[in-house]
Amino acid sequence: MGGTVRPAPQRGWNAWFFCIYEGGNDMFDFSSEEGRTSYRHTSSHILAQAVKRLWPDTKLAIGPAIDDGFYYDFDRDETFNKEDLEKIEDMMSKIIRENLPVERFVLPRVEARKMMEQMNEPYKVELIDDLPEDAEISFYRQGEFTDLCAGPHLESTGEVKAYKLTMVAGAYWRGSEKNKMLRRIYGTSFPDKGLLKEHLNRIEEAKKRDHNKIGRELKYFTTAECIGQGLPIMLPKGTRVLQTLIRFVEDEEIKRGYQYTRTPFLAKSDLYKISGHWYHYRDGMFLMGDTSALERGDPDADDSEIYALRPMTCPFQYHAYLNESRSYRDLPIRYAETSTLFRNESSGEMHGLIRLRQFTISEGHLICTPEQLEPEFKGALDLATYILDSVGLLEDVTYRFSKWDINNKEKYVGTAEEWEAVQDQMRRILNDLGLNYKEADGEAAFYGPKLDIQTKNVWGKEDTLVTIQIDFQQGKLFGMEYTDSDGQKKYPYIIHRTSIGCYERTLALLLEKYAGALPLWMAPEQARILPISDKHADAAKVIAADLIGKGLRVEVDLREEKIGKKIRQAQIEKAPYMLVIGDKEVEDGTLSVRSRYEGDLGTMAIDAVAEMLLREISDKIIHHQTL
RNA sequence: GCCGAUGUGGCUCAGUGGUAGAGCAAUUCACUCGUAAUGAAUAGGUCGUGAGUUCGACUCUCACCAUCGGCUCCA
Repeated sequence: MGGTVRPAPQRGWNAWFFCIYEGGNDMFDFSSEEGRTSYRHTSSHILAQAVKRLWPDTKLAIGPAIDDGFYYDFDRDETFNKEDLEKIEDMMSKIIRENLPVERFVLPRVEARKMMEQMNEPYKVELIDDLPEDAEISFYRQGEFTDLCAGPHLESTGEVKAYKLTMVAGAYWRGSEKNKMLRRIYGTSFPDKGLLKEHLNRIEEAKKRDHNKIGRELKYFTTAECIGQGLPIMLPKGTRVLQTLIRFVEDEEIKRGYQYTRTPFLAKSDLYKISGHWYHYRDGMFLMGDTSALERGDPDADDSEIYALRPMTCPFQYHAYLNESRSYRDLPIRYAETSTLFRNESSGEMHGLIRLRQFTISEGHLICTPEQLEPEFKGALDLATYILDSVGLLEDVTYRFSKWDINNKEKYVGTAEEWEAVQDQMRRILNDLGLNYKEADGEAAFYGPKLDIQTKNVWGKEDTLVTIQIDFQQGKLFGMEYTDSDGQKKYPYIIHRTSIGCYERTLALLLEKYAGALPLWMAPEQARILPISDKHADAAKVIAADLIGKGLRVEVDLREEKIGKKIRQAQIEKAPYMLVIGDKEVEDGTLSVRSRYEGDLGTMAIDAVAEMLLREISDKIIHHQTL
């Protein structure tokens, strides 16, 4: 650290520390990516050191820094329970108090391997064996603990000021379910206790917005054990929102030149054999009929009478195209469908309304010539952007360019040349759009690369909201020719796309974003009329009928309760507007208006109330709502 | 599917090897009420399901189902 002057210590995000990495030391603060990574990386080494001190037989796997903290994977027969975590935390505190200096050193491959063998760390040996020829093999040592690690790290264990182990989970070695399941301990760390506490509080607050909790409490949906996992019952409130969203999306798509289809929910295996689903996606499908031969793996079995519920709409809509001979003059054809899909997800994967076995997607396929590919792709993205902006989710999304995995060719249809060519083409389009995206290998669909619009739920877990995919395979597989201007038969490109994604998932994310208080235009109940006493019930019913006639979603609270109680309940149930009616209002033909955001707005004429609400709805005004 | 946690009336939660309570909600009665909870009474649970251990299980064991978190997978 030759001659670097150490500034005065700072606290919080500006806390600085030196980090040791390849090539020397440098100073970073916690607000920098490098600073945070070093901080959490050293935290994970302290965790591993503590575990090794407590249970020396435990084998080490990997322990990186992640977005909000760090984890370390261990191979150990017993699970880590609550008491174990407490013991580990105590030992970590001790290691921090020991203020052990961290030291980096490099070994030639043979010696590195020998050292890890001597330390009886088979996972580390495997990691070394898989490092590229020319890689520098570095280790970090703190006290008696040495770990194979690329770094960077803090200068000393004493730099870690505040940390917390948050949970234990199973995780496959190297992320493959074919490998042994290891035991992963997650934690997080910060330069002071205040920041840690703030972070933990933020997580607690976020969980209060969990759609799975709020959506059930507010009666959007429910589930029943005897129906099954991933099969929610949408209650009237949830259904009203879905209906609102579906109408909005369908109307917008029709404006943009889409034609709607209604295709079957199931088909014979023959169809899926052509599309490739039978070979690339069968595990994800619900099959019907005699599947016993299939299960035995009998290659000569007759599976022509096996039906399957559709996991995707594509091959069905292709048959709409195939209904007549097509010319280049017909293209582009834009098919859309509000499509129910069925996927046999593994039992551990279902989550609220976010991962389901039956769901509804704003499906669509754009069938076009090579020249039309770019404008159609851009049009699809523009539509999705418009829709997501309208519901308020656009500000939360990131873009992912999902490519195939060249090392896993058997998962995909088509040749390497075709994949590389179409991916290059897609990259050009994305760059041309100036989209800020990150590339992801191995995330493509089996038939082509995708642009995924990603968002995060309250647990911080990323999910795909919308996807736009280029397919250069299925046109050919299905014989979807068109006659070009030169009289030649050609195969079209197909863009698979959604505009709002899966309606149930979008609803889930909306509930979380707005903590259950949806913007007026989407709210299942837009106003609740609250009579002061039952003397005003009849007038309330007449007004409700009037407002409902004007297109508003209105309910009346006719219970014999005090107005304070009715208001409290309407607030809790997230009614956007409360319309109080008593003697005064009946006499004047007015309503006393209360907004759940702004409180009492005073008395207004009934028509003025309707007009105000209708304007807020047509403008799709979004209130940013806290809990 | 794998690892771990959880499962008590509609909801939130107490509880103990000797066949269960509270608050909210519901129902009834009284009050006819002016911007976040009126009072009283009543009713409601084979303690997720099924086996097993036990004289006896909601409580112990096992299996299954569902919910939650993570892994894998994915819209």
